[in-house]
Amino acid sequence: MTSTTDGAVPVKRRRDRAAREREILDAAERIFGERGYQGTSMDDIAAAVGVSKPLVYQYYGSKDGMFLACLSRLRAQLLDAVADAILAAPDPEQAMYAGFVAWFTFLDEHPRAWSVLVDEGMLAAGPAAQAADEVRAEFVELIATMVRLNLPADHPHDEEEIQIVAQSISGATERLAIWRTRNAGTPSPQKLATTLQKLLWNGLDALRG
Amino acid sequence: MTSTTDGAVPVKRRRDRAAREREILDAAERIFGERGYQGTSMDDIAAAVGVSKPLVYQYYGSKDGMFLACLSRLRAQLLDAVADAILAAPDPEQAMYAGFVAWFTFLDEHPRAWSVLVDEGMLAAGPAAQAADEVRAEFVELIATMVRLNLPADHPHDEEEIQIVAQSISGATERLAIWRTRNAGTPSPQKLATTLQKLLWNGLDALRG
DNA sequence: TGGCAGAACTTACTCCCAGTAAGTTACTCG
DNA sequence: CGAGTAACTTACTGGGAGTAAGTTCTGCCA
Repeated sequence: MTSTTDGAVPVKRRRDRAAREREILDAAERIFGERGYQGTSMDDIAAAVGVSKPLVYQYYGSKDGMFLACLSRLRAQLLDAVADAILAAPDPEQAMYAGFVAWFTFLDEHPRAWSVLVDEGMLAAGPAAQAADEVRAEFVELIATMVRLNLPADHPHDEEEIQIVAQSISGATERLAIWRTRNAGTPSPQKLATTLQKLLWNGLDALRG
Repeated sequence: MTSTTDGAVPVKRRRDRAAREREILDAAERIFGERGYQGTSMDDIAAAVGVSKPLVYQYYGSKDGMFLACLSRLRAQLLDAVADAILAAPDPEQAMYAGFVAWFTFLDEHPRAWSVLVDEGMLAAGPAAQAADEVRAEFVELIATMVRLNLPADHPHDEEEIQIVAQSISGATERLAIWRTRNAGTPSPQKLATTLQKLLWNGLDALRG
């Protein structure tokens, strides 16, 4: 079927692996975001790209693997947004506030992203659970770093305590993000950030004792 | 095959609805706890009770419904444990500490329960999501009540702020519970409670301003 | 130019599991 | 006893995850 004169292409062409992987990942992110984890089938994703299911399996291994790849990329973007906001702030107190605002704003502006993050709990079981934890761990580490910055340098840190605090803050912000989207008249990112700030700032003081 | 002299019974007998429902619920709770949501099939549950699958569907409607019923009962037990601890405490500060300790201790002592609670995120989609939120809402309300007790009675409460704080605390404790079980050498309930106490107590002060 | 190695891709399945239609058996009350 | 109803079953459908085995394209070297 190699047409001689017809410039009108053989529409579907083979592409190299990296390009296909990206194409599949983009489609998966969109569809997971629209229909959720349960509502999305691997056939849907394959069809959206115009490719067969086994190819998707070849590249991403399993449905969990596919989802995890989306999650991982979205988390990285979210982490960047928050880290940028923190780094741009003039002092730790404002950095904390800016970080919270960036978090909630990002989720506002990327509704598909939150949808995927909300479904993160879907990976509660299996080996994917551990992988999902590792993806989240970067965030917890960022928070832990922020916390350490607020402790006097000479004071011996209680690492365990710092981990507890970081996990708590991470859990609190995730729950707020979910709560927010499930209720109509929810507070603005600024209001949420202000409240968290008030709640936590003094509390962090107490840890220095 | 109705044997004449054999006292060895027709082992399986019909039971009235309430009894069967309880029996099924108990089995479901156990199996969900052992294998997780994904790893459990409705046939497994039916087989464990020695009953056919449609009966389970007749009583609980769907797999989500079945899971939700387990979740709901476990949450109620957890809520009781925490509420009891809070009520037994002599003052708000100790009540808060006692509540945290009770939370983590309960999850320690009921490994099946945590397993189900961890999988709560599984219900991220569908109508079950809202039902799951409602189950959790009782907890958030308990926390909100605790928070209000710490605000001066004459001061006009910012209800929105209270909700934010309550959601945060609920999210933090859930995340800590999950984190705890996924890591070997985790802190004791007392250590966790102490840290949360230090972190939040001063913060709640700040809300009074 | 031919032909070959390997990568990209497909067809055509299997198996498992949620959910259901339609019927059967046991209990209860007149 | 018989009629009505509640408890329960058999036997199925449909859909989606995952796979075995093959087919076609493409770049490369003689």
